[in-house]
Amino acid sequence: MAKITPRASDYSRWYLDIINHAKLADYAPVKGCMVIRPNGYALWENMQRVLDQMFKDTGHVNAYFPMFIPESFLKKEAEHVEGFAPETAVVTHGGGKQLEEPLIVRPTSETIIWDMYKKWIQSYRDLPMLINQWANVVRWEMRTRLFLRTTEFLWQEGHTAHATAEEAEAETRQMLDVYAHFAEEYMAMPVIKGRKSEAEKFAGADVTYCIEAMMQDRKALQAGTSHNLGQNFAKAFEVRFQDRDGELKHPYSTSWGVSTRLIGALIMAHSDDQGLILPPRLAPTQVVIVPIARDEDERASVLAAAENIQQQLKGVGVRVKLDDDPKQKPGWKFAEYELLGVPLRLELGPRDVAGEQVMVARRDIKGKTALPLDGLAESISALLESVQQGIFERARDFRDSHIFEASSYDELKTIIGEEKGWVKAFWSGDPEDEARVKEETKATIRCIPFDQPETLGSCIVSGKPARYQVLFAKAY
RNA sequence: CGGGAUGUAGCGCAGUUUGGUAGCGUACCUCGCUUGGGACGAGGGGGUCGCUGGUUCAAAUCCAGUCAUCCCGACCA
Repeated sequence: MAKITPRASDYSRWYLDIINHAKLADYAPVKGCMVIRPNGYALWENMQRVLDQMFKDTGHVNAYFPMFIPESFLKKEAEHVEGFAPETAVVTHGGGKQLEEPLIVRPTSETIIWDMYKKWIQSYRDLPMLINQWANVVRWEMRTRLFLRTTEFLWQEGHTAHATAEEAEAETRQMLDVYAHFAEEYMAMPVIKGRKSEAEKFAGADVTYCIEAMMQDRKALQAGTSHNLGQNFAKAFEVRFQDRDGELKHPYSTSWGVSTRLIGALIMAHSDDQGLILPPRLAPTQVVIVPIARDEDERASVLAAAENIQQQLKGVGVRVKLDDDPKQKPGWKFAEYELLGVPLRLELGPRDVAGEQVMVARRDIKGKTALPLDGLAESISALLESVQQGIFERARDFRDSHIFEASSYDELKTIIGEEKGWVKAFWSGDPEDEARVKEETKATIRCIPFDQPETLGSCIVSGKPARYQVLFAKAY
């Protein structure tokens, strides 16, 4: 079995080796595109299932809009077209004939959805409109990386319309909270909630909120975004509703999304040189049972005990796999399931059966311990929670110990230059100061955290009075 | 899209300088023996050497073009 490139020696190769060895994805014949393999797709399905329920619990419904968008639609919102035009794929022919109007393959669906909202929204009684769609989108990127940035990717995009600015703002913040909750409680990935600077926000939005996570190479990854679009799209698509007071008004809108990029985030947040490490709440297989036997008699009794355990665990809702493949030896299976990131491995041999116990190995920490078969379902459930907590805390401690408060621009340059981590510092709010940091250090303002100190100092770049404390970092 | 590197069996690589008809490890198949951290022995199958064209009696090897991937930049979720 080929070895995974150590994370410390080449982070990029480590990341790609994990994807390759864990069979999460493969390169497609088309530049920048990937095939999400069953192991990767199972992860996505689990993410989808959890998020979809969260969306429904907050009142949203699913729909599906076409992937082809008339070129003219994109042009209706000035900033939006400016942001997306360079990275769109355009269909010019269909059925062997040139099309009268080229079709854009959606990079995002604001325009086609708002064209429909125009038909569906007439009265305040039609609001709020709370629609989500699960879809693929295409953005013609120059440089791609599996999961993190591919030409085509899968995501969900929520598009809502509201009667008031306050409602739209509340929705935008609510969905950011949903994403943060999902990232932390399910992906076990700590995130910082904040607002994007004008330079970093979504093209067409008034305000963009985001959650930012730190990867193990200390770079930042935007894991989810939620936009308050104001009345921009309503105006561009001439959508109006008659309010209670009889006045015609433009509704306020939001959009929010997370993508298969989250799979990349999950890999980079937790995994090690042995392979993937998956949080139990999202792991397609939470527990694997590896039976050990030397002859047929032993095998019969061990398998019977293993099946018993499997049934017990299934009974309490644990996703458990019994690997009774006689062609592979236990040692091989140990290594294999570590590579696949299965949170808990149970080793069951004749000695264990005799002693009414099972050996359990956690994926997140070294070592094995014996657990009595009596009450196993409860102890395994507790252990899964413990792994979930353990990897979250490890990621949080890692992040917290790699965020540095810098008080001088030189200090910022050193921290960023030596790739020590993120820099927390004061910023004037002036785009010129922000641009200078990006120009000179390659670091960008990842977000203006919601969490702001009581008092602000002076801008780390210009020395002007600061408006915010922000996070600077190199980003994916 | 610029600079650098790499494309040879599923995976990891050698062979390219100096052209002579392709090899190693691993994985795979068969049999035996094995099973508590990626066992061992014997036998076996698998590659139009990224692709296209050119030079040559002869090309993995030389030349041109092209595609893809990785790293570093510019652009982005």
